[in-house]
Amino acid sequence: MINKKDIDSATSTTSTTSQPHSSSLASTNTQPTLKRIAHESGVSVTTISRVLTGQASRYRISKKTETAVRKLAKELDFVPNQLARGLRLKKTLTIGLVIPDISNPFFAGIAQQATLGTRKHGYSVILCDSQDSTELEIQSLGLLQSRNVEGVVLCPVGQSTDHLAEYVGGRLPIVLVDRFYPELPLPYVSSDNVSGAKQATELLIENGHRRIACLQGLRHTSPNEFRVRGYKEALTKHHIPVDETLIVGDSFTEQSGYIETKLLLKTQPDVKAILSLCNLNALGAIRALAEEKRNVPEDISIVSFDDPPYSAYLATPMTTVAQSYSEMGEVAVKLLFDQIQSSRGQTKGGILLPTTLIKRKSVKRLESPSN
Amino acid sequence: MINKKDIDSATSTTSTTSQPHSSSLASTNTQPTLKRIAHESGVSVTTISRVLTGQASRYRISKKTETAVRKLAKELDFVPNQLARGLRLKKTLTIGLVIPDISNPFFAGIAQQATLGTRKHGYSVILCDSQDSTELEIQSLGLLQSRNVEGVVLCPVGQSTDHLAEYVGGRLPIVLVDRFYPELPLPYVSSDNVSGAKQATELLIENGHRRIACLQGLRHTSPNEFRVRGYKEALTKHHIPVDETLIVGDSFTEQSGYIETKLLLKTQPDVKAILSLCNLNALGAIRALAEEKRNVPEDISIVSFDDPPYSAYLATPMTTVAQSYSEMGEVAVKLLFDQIQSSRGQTKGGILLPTTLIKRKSVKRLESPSN
DNA sequence: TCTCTTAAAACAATCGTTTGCGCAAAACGT
DNA sequence: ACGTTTTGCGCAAACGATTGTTTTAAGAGA
Repeated sequence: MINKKDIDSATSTTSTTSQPHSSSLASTNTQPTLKRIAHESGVSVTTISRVLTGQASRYRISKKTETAVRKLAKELDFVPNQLARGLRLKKTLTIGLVIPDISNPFFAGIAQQATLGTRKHGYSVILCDSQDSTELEIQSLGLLQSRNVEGVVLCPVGQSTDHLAEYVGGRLPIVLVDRFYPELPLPYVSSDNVSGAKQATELLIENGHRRIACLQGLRHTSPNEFRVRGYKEALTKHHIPVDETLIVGDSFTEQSGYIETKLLLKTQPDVKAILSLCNLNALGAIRALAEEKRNVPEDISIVSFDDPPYSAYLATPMTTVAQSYSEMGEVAVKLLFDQIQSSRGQTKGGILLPTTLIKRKSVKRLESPSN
Repeated sequence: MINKKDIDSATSTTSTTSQPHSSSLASTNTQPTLKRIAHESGVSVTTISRVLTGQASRYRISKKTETAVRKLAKELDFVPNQLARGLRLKKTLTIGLVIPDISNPFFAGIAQQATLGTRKHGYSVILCDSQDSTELEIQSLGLLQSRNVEGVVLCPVGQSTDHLAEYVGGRLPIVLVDRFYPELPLPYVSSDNVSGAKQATELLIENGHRRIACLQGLRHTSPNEFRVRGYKEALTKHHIPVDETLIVGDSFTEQSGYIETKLLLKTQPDVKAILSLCNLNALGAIRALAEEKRNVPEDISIVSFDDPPYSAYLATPMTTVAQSYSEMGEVAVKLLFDQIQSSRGQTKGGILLPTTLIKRKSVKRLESPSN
């Protein structure tokens, strides 16, 4: 074997002197390892590990050894290799975050809070952008598992649920954000979309509107379905018949908002109010209205979901239903760590965050109710 | 030892039948490992590894064994443990991404492209939000190293460079995005800020403006300094004296834009044009102008840096200097992988992406040049 | 002086992969 | 029938950290 004894005595004497061999150390290019510190200090890898993980007293390491090891570790800028650690401990201190589109301010906000919250727990996050593709979402989930993440925060693309069923058992802790599946018992955090939409609709009704169009987004996703439900509930509550031809659109995009609004203006000229279920739809609607020379709110009133930072600066400051995406990210992380830490089964339920109606200038009071 | 022979014959016979032992397998809760597959199939861990890494022919594994192993691996949904792999190979297929504020659409766009580009190389990204804090940035960099990332894309907070100096050698490949330090020889990708600002300023000049205020952002960061330089160059080129009292502001925030504009309107009533060096500043300026009942562009013209998606929908569609943040993210990743793959030293230079001036309606042509 | 306790630290196995080397059996040549 | 090559695959040592179990040395007691 190696003449460990030699190294041992040689280094232990020099290490007690105040002359650090930093010159020779600094030259080595790789990250220092326990083994390296062991060589330098003359004690075993085991001891180093125990000192550096705070188990010195539990294993009766002498004060002298402890301080010596600590000092050397600091000198060498030792940082434990998380790969090796994770392998041994089966704890990677990492979670996954899967987002349909990180460039969307709504999701970016969630991502930010999730990142920050995660760091507080000493964890890191691996980010995956699923590009609104279920296939990429599946791929991402697999990738995250191969990297041994301890949990994942997922904003699912939304329309297929099959690939998610396997996580119900709790094999890998997972929490859904924004979009979820009522029939799938996975924990989730979302906004109270029905209440939000209902409030927004009622605001329009209270201002004398009765012919209210609904510009919807991607169907069969929970946010869309619940918002439509809230819209209908408000109408029904105020004894206004639901007219299905006023519920149009099929995508959370600017383009969809534009096209549907154009069409609406032609086919339903008596519509004096629009409830937009997404900020991008609203942007499209604004473009269409401008083209058709309709003023907001004089000619037509709008209320939109989501409250992006520029809402107040639009041609007509927009009345919106704000979702607290920062809270959403925060709560999601909290829920996830509840699961990770108390490894007893998955939380079944979901959490619905309240929305807040922000009144600006895009709603006009109708003196004599139309229709 | 274990009676491997027994297992061997037992499993190899059943595995050739069409009856998969999936029932007993599916019940095990943990990820399958090479060892497990080895037990099930009766061949050694070594062989499995070789088959699954595509080295079958190189090591003369028989076709029969190969297909059997492949089949079993698929049945068990085997995914190699990236931790173990990374440890052994010293390749983690991971890069770090450090961003000052992921909720800022500009950075979110960069992050998206970086994520997507990275995935194309089969890599994942660990995301860190530095919250515009140098301390968090340092912490993040350390964390990423302990996780053995192979490189990092960094949007530095920007004002201190000391902690970055150690990366110059190329110990850990790194590329700077957006903000960089001319004196620090680290590769970077940024916009051609001086040219962009110059163009924008010249547009104003060509429209007859001579008293042009400059709403700047965080000083001593490269984007800000270069934009101011571009502004001055344009002025000088057209023989307009630079008036330092027209260069105001100190932060890339909405609030700064608001306050400085308010002040400006009071102290410099003859200013008829504003060059805003950041979209948030512009938003603040708009708010201030609205409060003071100044119309854009009738009373005052604005050109802003950055082209967020809503630019066209503002009260007055904004003329902007667009930076291609998607390209920025893309190029950054490309540069990083150049370094990672060809492990010969760091690229020294930087890349400046062209900006494009998008003309909308926020600039008014002055018939008789003021002043 | 010799045994027994206890303090202090080292051994060695382990986590899941990869890989240089080596070894058996089969195929081949004579 | 007996070397020799080829084929097919396994052994064991890494990678860097953690931890149950041992070992060593020193001090206490008789």
